[in-house]
Amino acid sequence: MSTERRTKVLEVLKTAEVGASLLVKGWVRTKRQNKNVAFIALNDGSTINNLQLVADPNQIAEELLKLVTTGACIAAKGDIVASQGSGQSVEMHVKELEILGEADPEKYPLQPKKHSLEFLREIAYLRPRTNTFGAVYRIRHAMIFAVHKFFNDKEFLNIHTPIITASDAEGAGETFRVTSLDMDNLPKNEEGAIDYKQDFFDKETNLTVSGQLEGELAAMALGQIYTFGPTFRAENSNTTRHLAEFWMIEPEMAFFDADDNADLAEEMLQYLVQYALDNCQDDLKFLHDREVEENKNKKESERPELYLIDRLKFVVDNKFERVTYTDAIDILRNSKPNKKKKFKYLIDAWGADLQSEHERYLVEKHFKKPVILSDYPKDIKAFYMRQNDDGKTVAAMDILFPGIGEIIGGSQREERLDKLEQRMDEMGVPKEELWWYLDTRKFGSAPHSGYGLGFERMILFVTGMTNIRDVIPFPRTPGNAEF
RNA sequence: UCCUCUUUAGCUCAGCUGGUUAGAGCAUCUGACUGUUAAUCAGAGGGUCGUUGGUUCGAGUCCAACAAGAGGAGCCA
Repeated sequence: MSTERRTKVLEVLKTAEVGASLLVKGWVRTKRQNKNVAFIALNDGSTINNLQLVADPNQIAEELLKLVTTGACIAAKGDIVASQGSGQSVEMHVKELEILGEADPEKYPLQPKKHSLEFLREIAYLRPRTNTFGAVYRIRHAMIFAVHKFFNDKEFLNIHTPIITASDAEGAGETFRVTSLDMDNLPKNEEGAIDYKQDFFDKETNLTVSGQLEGELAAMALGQIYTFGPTFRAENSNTTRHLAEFWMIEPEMAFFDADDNADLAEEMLQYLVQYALDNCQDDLKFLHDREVEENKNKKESERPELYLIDRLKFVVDNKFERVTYTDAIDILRNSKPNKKKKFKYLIDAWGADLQSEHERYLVEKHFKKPVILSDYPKDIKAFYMRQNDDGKTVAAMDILFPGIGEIIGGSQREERLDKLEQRMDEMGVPKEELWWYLDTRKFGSAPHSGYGLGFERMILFVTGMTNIRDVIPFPRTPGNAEF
């Protein structure tokens, strides 16, 4: 039986005709049994919905049914019939049953009951078998696909930028070292320092913290490109929105100015959310209902104003608020929490970096919608951002989402060689190491822009999950690289 | 890295000001039940109270260190 063609549960529930004889395979969620009938809820990951198998204990051997326990993998052959029960429209009357993999109910960690997300994190190798994580991973896949579709439809080229890089000058945080040297017996040079000339690449290398600089090179030839790859930051960050290994989408467009850049970013975010609404209805409904349930016992003031699906609809239906850093400072300075000294960091002067409490105020209290903040002071932003004519600000852009904070960071890039070199000197960025980057400003330089979208932060928003470790299958955080 | 909180059964938790046999719900197992929906009902098993050290006649309970986890901050996507 196990070699015959199986029908996926999704297909059975969507299209199977009553009367069809089919083979299904999957994992047992629950079994309810009495003398006359056994009900098995079967899930195979193709959908969040289970197929109900109905087995007659007089027809199926008792020792077989005994092994049908939560977590076991089984194959079942039978007829599709209209269900007598009310929880489902069709079910399968089992004629043949095969146990593919047993699961000792005394030891199997996943029980047919609610588990905390913290506990499931400890058994991340089994959590895809839960409704919540199944839904999250199916949505995650849909978003990966939608990212490629969005850019492909716009004739962007996907570029694979290197994962191992030699430049440490991107200024995007601490890096993980890549080496093939024997760590217990490091070669030394005449000065007594480690001799990287003997390392695999003849120099110090590390895992990429961003594909942007290489992406710019590609955009300076191909026009419109995007990267979608893993990114590594060795920061000791312990928060609900940081990972040491995460995925980032970085489009880079020749001839785009800062406004074009913001337009594209907004269009992309709305496209992705709309794609989820159109294609992940069952999973979103489950996560939506889960959120409603979770908030049932909370005080009204602590409940979200909108639940998941309504939040998603709100984002596609409303233009993002666009505001400059300078205007944002004015809003914050005159805000209630600032006047009443409720902010931990009070806003008094132009030039201060915005803390997350300020970003949250702007997004969640003042505008109550996604906000595109632009034109930050040059001193708090990266060297490659284009200097504005005022001499104080750069054409930077951050997109802030409710509940998440910064989801996108981007800018128009400095395409003028003299201005770029001047900023590198001022900020202590080694020009020698980035000679190739500077060369693009010598040979056919062009105005261009780009941004980076933190993929997992996007998934946080689309799924309504609140901890970034729950939207990537195997999270990498300080002190944690299990599985 | 800093601040706060948490750690008691497989899971989620209760255990008041230290006092002798450590509790509940769910899960598991056994039994009952002619179609269930995280089924229901009855019963049973299950714990060196995170680790180490200290205070005390006596520590799950108080103190210290360490560890793990969570939330917030910083760094950012």
